Amino acid sequence: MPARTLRAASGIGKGSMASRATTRRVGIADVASMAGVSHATVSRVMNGNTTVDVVIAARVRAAAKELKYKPNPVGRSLALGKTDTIGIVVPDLSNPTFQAILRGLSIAAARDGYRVLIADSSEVSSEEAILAGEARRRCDGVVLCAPRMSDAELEELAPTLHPLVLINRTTDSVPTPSLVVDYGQGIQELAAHLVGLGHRKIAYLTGPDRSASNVQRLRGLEKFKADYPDVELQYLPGGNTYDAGFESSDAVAGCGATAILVFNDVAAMGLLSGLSERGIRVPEDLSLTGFDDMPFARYTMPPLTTAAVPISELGDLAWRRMREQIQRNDAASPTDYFPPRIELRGSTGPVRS
Amino acid sequence: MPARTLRAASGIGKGSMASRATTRRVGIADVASMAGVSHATVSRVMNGNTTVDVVIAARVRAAAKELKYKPNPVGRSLALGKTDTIGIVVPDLSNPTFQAILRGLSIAAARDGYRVLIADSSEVSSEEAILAGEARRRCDGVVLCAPRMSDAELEELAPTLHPLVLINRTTDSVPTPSLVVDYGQGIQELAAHLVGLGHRKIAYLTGPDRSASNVQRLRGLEKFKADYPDVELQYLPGGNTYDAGFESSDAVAGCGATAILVFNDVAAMGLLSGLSERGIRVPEDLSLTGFDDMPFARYTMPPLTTAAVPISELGDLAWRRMREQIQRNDAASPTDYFPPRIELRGSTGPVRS
DNA sequence: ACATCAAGAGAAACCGCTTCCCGAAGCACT
DNA sequence: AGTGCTTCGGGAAGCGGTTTCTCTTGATGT
Repeated sequence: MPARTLRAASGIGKGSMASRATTRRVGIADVASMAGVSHATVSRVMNGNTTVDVVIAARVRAAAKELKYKPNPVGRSLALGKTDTIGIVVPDLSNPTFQAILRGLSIAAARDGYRVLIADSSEVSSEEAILAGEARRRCDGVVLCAPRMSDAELEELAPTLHPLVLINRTTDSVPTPSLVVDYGQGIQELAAHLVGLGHRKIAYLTGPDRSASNVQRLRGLEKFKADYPDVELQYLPGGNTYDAGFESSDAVAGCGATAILVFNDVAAMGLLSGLSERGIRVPEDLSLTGFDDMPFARYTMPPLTTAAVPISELGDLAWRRMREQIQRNDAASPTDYFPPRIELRGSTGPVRS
Repeated sequence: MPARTLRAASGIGKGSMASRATTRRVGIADVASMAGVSHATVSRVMNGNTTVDVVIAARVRAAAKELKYKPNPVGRSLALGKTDTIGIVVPDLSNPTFQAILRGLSIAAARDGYRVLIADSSEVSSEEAILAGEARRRCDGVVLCAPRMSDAELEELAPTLHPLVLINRTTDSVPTPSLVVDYGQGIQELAAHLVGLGHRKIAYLTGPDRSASNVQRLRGLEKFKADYPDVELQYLPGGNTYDAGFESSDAVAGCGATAILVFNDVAAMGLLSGLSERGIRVPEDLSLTGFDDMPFARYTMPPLTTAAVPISELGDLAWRRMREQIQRNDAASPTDYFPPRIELRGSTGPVRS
C-alpha cells in the first residue's frame, strides 16, 4: 500500500524531528500551500502557462525551488496521456548492430527530451510480439527490430503498435515507416568486387536460417548468379557468431572456393582466426569479406573488406521518423533504404594464379 | 488534450460504424460494465485477489479477454507507487563494458518482470547527476555508472537516488551496494606476469585522465612498483579508443620498454594494428596486454593477453542487489569486489634476448 | 456612477487503476 | 426467530498531476 497519511499536519517538509528516512516525497500540494495558492496555479506555473500573475508566479517558483519540487512524471503521464518514452525491441543486445541502433536512437531521442526503454527478446521470436505490446503500453511509440517474426504475425501486430518504426522489415497492413538496410545490394557489390579480382569460385557462409537479413543476402546472391552465370557460387552453413565462423574454417578450407563471402564481420573474424590457425593465408590463399563494418573490422589482420552499414544514422533516423508520427499525426513516410558502402581493405586480393 | 467523452453511450466497443481509427483504448470501466460488476471488482480479479466469487471472476475474465483488456501500466504505477522499471545511467553506450552491463542487467531484470530505462550521459559528467535524478523519478531504482563524477557530487547525489546500485564507485553518505571491478589487482597481476617472462622495462599506456578505473590501475601499478623495485615502469599517455591506441604506436615503439600494459582491449587493438604497420612484431619484439577480455580479444592476431572482467555477471548481480533493496527494504549489502581473471594468450612472450 | 469585459485564480472533474471502508446478504447457532 | 459472524461486492477516496469551468476582481468605456 502506498504511503497514505503524509503531510497531514506540521506544515511542509523539514519536520524538526524524525528528519530524514520518513520525509516522503514533496508534491504539488506542498508547493501550493507554501506559496499560498491552489495546486492548479502551481501546475500552471510549472508548465509555463502565462495566464498567471508574474508576482504569484515568482512566489510559486520560489516555493518550488525551496522545496526542490519536481513534478511527478507518472502523474503527468496519466493526465497528459503520454510518457515521453519510446520503447525499442531488439532480438539480442549483444549484437553490435542493435547496440549501435540503440545508441543512435537513445541519443537522438534524448535531444528531444525522450527516453528509451529497452526490451530484449533474447532471440525468442514468440516473445517479440508480447514485449512489443507491453512496451507500447508504457511508451508513446515502439521501434521494432524483429528479424525472426513471421510476416503474418507482423502484419497483425503492427496496427496495435501504431506509432511504430520498423527496422529491416516492412509491412502493408498499415502505413508504417521502415528503415531497411539493403543487404542484398551490399552482398552483390561485394561479390562483384571479388569477380573483379578474378575469383570464379565463390562461397557464401550463411547466417541464421530464419534471419530476414540472411534471406535478403541470399536473394541478392541469386540476382548475382543471374548476372554472372559463369561464376560458381555455393552456400555453406554458417552463423552469426565468432564461434560459428571459427568452426566453419574446415568446411571453408575444403570447399574449393577462392573467395568467401561471410554473413557478417563477427563470423568473418572467427573464420579469419580459424583459417590463420590452419596456416591458410588471407588474402594470398583465400579472399574474405565480412558485412557490417564494425569498429574492429579495420583492426583485424588483415583488415576486413566489408560493407559498411550506416548504423548510427539508422538509429538517428529511426527517432526522426518516430517523432514525425508522435508530433504531427503524420501518415507514415515511405520506407527508407540504406545502401551499404563497400569498404575495400586487405582481406580481399587477386585470385591466386 | 486527452480524449474525453469516450464510451459515453452505445455500450461497449465495437461501434458498428466508424469502426476503427477512433475506437479508443479499452479501460477497466468497459470490462466492468460488460461483466455487470463494479470496476473495483474487475481490479480485484485482474490482480488475483481471491475474495471474489469464482463465477463472477470467470465472467470478468471472459469480458476482459473478449475486450482484449490489459490494465494501463501508467494508471497502475500511479496507484501503486511503483513502475516496475529501473534506470541505468551510463557514460557512453558505445563502450562495450557498459553494453555488457546493460545487457546483463536487462535480461536479469526482465526475468523478474522489470524493464530497463537507459540514460546515456555521453561522457558529460555534469549531465550524469541530472539524468540520474530524472531516471529515478520515473523508475523504482537506479544503477549508476558514473566514472567521471566527483566524489563530492556522488556523496550528495546518492541519498536522493535511494534504491541505488553503484558500478565501480563507492560512497559513504548512505549504505549503498557497490559492484567494483578490482582493476588495480588485475593490472598488478598482468604486470607480474610480464616480469615472470623476463621483462624489466615496462610501460603503461594510460586511459582517460579523469576515469576512475584508470586511477585504480595507476594505484595498482604504484603498489607493483613497490613490490618490484628493480623493474622500470613508465607511463605513456594513451586513451580508451582504437585510434588513441593506434596513434600511440610511435611513442610506444620509441620508449624503450619491452612490454606494454595497455589501458584496455580496445586501445590495445589499436596499438596492435599500429605496431603491425610499423613492422614491429608482437610478441617477438614487444609484449602487449589489454584489459577487459572483450569478445574480440581472442580473435586478434596474436590473441590478446588480457584481464577478464566478468561483466555479464556484473549486470546480473547489479539486478540482484537492486531487487534486494526494492523487495525487502534491506539495508544495503556491502561492496562486492570482482577480481579480474588473467587470460594468457599470444600477445605476451619472453623478453627478447 | 454604472454596465461590460478581460484577466487571473480557485474549485472540481478527470486520467486509469488500487484499495479501504462499509453495508448487504448468507449462514450457523442458540 | 433473533443474534453474531463471515463473505463479498460496490462506493468512494486516493495516487499526482492537468485542464475546464466558473467566479471574483479591477479596469475600461460612456
